[in-house]
Amino acid sequence: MPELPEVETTRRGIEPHVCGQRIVRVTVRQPQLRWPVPADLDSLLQGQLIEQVQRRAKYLLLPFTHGTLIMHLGMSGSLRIVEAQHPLAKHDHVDIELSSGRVLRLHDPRRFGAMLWHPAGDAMHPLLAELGPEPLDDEFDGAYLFARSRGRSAPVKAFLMDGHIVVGVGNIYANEALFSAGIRPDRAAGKVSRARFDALADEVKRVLARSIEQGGTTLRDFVGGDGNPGYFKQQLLVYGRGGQPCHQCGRVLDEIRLGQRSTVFCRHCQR
DNA sequence: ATAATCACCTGCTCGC
DNA sequence: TGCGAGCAGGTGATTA
Repeated sequence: MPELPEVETTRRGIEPHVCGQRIVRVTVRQPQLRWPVPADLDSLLQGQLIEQVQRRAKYLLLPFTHGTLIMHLGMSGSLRIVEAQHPLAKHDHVDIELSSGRVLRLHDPRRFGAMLWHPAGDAMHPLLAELGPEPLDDEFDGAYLFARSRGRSAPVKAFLMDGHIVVGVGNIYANEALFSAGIRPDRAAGKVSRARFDALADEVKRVLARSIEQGGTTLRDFVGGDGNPGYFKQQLLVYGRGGQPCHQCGRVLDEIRLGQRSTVFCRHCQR
């Protein structure tokens, strides 16, 4: 479910409901997520005041004076604010009860998500330490992509989805940005020109910003923190459209697999 | 260092 | 209608 726009939509959705709240209790029903949820999470968080909800890449962070709660939604996770009496659903793994009486609830069928604790004072958490720049920051641009890609033979799509290069570009938006920039996803990253990387960086920013504005892409049952669906899916140009006509030239879109991820492109419009 | 593959897990769709 | 195969938004770990 969540790509960066969905995570940012979640952050914005829950922020007004959790900021200024104290944590009353944490209940972990299923600790087996991508990594085990710490057994002492309740004692670590009980009574703590939530002051802000941060996002780094696709991680959501709740910073406290004694440490940071790190959350990731994986492939199928969602984080919602519900009323205390809201019925429990299958795969509702963690509840963070707030002083308002409401609950921040983590739901994640596939359990690729994570909820981790990182004590203050230590070095940056290993999961966050090696990450590339945020795609919407100014330091992410064509010059940066060009410099980092020299000599690399991996497909430009894999390069773009590598979190060490830039964070937050998942399969949907990689497909979309490469189409809009006119670059074949299977071209070696090291053979893409500076001018084309300029276009690619611009398209990455544009497609992500536009999707965030519209509340993320609705796939299956994604809902943001406030429970409302996103509205971006209808605007996808290539993702999920293999075999259908290209919106630009009308030819049939190709669908291949690149790094075991579904990859859709137009061999006429993308070179 | 880089590239490619595997792994984690549930649910859904497809073809037989 | 049932059943196995394959695939799904992510990404760390492992292997060459």
